[in-house]
Amino acid sequence: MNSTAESPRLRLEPFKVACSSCNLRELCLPVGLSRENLERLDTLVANRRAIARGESLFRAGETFLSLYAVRTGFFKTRVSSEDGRDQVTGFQMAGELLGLDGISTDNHTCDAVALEDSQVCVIPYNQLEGLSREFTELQHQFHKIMSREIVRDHGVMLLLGSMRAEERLAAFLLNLTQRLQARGFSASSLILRMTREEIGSYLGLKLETVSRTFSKFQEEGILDVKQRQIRILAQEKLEKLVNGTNC
Amino acid sequence: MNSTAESPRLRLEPFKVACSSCNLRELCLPVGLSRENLERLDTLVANRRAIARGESLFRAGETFLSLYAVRTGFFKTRVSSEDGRDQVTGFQMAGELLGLDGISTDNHTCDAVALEDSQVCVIPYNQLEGLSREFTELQHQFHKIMSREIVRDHGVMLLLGSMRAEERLAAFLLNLTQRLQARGFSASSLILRMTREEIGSYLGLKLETVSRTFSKFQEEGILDVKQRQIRILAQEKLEKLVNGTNC
DNA sequence: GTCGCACCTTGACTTAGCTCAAGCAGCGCC
DNA sequence: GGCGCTGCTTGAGCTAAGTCAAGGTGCGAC
Repeated sequence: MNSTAESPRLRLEPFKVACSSCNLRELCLPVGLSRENLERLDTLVANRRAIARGESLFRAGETFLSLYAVRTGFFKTRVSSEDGRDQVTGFQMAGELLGLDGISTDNHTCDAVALEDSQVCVIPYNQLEGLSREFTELQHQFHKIMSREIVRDHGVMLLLGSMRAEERLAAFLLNLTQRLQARGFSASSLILRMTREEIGSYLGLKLETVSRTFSKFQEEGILDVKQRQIRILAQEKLEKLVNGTNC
Repeated sequence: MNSTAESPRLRLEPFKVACSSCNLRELCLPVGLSRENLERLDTLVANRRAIARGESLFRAGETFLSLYAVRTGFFKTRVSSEDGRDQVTGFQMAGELLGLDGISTDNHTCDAVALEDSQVCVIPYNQLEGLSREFTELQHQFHKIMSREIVRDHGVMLLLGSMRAEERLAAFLLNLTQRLQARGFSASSLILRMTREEIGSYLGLKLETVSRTFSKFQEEGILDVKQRQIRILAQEKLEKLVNGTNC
């Protein structure tokens, strides 16, 4: 959990990292890169940064210089409207990229906040552009990652635009477990890193509705909910909720 | 309106186009390109395709090969869930790119449907990758366009997740007029290209709610609504609706 | 240990937007 | 010129989710 407590060095000076020896390389930017090109990527992605729980990695309005790959930990991204309403736009875990929104205007347009003590790899954007002009696989993988974010966003729009509360929460849980499973975690048991309010913001619901829906799932034997510890008892029922024409 | 009726040739064989002489070049992919590089882009973007109103340019599941730039006309993009619910994810007008979602899996993930008779420029994706490895400005502009789409999607999430019906419709109208204005059209008068149902799908509302909200705006003297012809009488009130903490 | 705080749950009531239904408007077509 | 169709408007009643409020739970700090 609290990795900075175990290695306080992290806070003081960033240390060297290498994509080529990273166990996330099959999920992250380096997908599809040859051994040789991986080593060239190492020269670019040379620093890590530690972000304590509750701190932000970047904020809307700041100058955009780098992308960040989550190494360990968990983030949320959040956009705000002029009048202070805000909307959680995503939750990012190990191997996922942060900061793509900044390319459009050379300024970040959202806040990225660590939900637990976390580390990110710093990817200087202009260097990434340079290197991806040199080898196709990196360029292609980078484009895929951006495109995947667009596809994900469209999925969230579908959820926000047309699903009921139960369907939204079911979709959210299935999405989380699927991503956790891809990282070697259990498909049926998870610890939520975010509050009910943050889940609600992401799903377009109030925290009370999120809480009630968790309780309902528990009553129906779909979940075992103990605060943020969730066990999925009937995955098929969640899937049916998301797919089925149950109106 | 009906350009294919005026030039039936369009349907039969695509004809040559040139970015370098296109009046949309300051809004579209070529932004920032030098004269010389513009001419190289011409060799890539060599075909147009005409799409009749109601027809689709591509559909979810089809193999992704090209991006498309809207030359004339108007499109909607739409994602569908397994159970047939669908969600309009955007409306695209001249100079805007279609198909970015396809890069992630080499398959299109949404449908793009023409809302009026339209023409698009075909941009073969692998050639675009090739050319953008050769010149920085093209690469950079392409990345900006993808990033802008992500930022736009986040804005729609904010709208869907936290705004009331009136605020959603106000934001929608302001966004449309802003984009039309950038293309030389009036900022206060527009003809909607989509039905109430399509607007509703985009905004996460039912068509009746969209209709009622139009009527309400008319009663309040904010709009003059005659079917799809809209005149904005009090832009500042729309802006206030979108920004103001009016809860 | 217990105090304080942030987070979560649950109940009672309200409401924005949905559903269902009826009728109207515009327009292409024979 | 009337027919049929698609899209739009409006009304009446319903309901999912929001609001407000009260209490419970777990955990870190002193």
